[in-house]
Amino acid sequence: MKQGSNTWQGLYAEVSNRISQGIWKPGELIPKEVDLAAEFGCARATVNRALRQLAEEGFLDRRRKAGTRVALHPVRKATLDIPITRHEVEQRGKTYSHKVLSEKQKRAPKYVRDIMGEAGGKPLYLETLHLANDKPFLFEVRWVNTQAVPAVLEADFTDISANEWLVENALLTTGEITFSATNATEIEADILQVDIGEAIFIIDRITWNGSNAVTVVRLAYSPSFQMSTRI
Amino acid sequence: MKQGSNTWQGLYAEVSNRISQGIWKPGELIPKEVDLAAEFGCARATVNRALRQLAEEGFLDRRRKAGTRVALHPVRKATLDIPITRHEVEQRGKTYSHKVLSEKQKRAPKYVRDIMGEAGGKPLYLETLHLANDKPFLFEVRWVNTQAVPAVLEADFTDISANEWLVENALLTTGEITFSATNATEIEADILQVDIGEAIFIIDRITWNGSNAVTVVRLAYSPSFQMSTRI
DNA sequence: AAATTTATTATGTGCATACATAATAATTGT
DNA sequence: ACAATTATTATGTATGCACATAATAAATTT
Repeated sequence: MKQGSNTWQGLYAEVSNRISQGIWKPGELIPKEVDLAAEFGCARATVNRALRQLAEEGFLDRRRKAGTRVALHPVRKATLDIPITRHEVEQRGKTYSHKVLSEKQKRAPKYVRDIMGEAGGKPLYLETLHLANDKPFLFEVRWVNTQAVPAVLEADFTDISANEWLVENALLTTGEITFSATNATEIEADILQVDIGEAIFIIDRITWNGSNAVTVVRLAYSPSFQMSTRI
Repeated sequence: MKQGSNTWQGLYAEVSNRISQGIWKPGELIPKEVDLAAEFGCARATVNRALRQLAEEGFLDRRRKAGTRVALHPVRKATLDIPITRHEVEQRGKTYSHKVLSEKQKRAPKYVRDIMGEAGGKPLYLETLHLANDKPFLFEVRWVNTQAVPAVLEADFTDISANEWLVENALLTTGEITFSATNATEIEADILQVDIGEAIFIIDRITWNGSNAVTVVRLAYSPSFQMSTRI
């Protein structure tokens, strides 16, 4: 990759520098694509590629006719990878295992019905404990829409966790993730083997396939868990 | 946007559908760009644009010569917006204000020196309480490298918080963010007006400009805080 | 058989050109 | 003056072509 010359990466780097060195200041209008193309001796398409990338990452604001300017309030975008739990554990160099604590088809509580709709019928309720080196790592409480994924009723989650099974079989598309902190309830404390009241990192997740809510899940991480990313 | 026909968005949608409907299954090789271009009656560049986007979002795995296949373990990528705190509060429809609780230049503790290096000299230490509708929202503890950002010593943070000032004046570039949960210490409980031990959502953030650590900050959110995103 | 070299191939990128689109500026009509 | 219409303009996207690059497969040598 010869990013020194007139590649889009080269231009990307150059523009980044001009921003980070304050040559182009927040809010300032930068030259238009045609001019930059002339300055760098490349095609406008190449300039476009570089500037589009920077805009996507929140460093530039671009608007037709109005031109391109350095973002005034660069909304930092943190991209978090949400891997399947087994990978998450293995990536930390630990041995993964899991135990199904509960698995039954039953009527969902209201907050789940509100999401899945009554049509969801009797969803599958699953409690899974994920372990890292045989120590509790994550307690997962999950509801699966049996209407949307009938095959889930035949599945066996002793070898492959529901988490992993769904990723591979349910053709997930969109979703909503919420991060929060909560104090461990008595049940959670018991399962995760921590004291009642300890601060627990929570991820709530709803996954949709088209307009069907496929699964609603709540992940309670063992204390000391942290989620990291570079921006 | 006529995405019905041969635009890259149209192709993007079509490929998305084929994946989400299971026509193309996880791990499966999809037709090569030239063939898709022929099928959809568009240029290869257009196909490339669509597939690149899908790959960026984790739905496809692409490798030269090997071709393009549906991601086996679609690493879901959640993109979190990290706005400045004032916007975060205002977006929730509340009135923002802040109070500087402490501001002095002093020797940093080891964990901060390890990040900034001894060269950082005496950094500026700042404690700020951010309020939403006059109620504690976020307690911010910040170290600013005065070597990297000398102007910070002249700044007045009564009107504009350090958070906001730095975004606009320090030309931030890269950073590292860590999310975790912790029990409120006595000090935090006192400042956030919550009970000791309540679960608190924590964001630790280190920001670099080139190879200089500009600022190290710890954000302790008021309980009930949650961070949400769509994927 | 194993290791090295060479061909092949699908994606990655660049270029010149053309037209589309959205936002602004200028013009016109009332 | 004000509203509605009509240019103008910078970015957005599509096309056809060419060549670069990385990964694989095939051929060759040791």
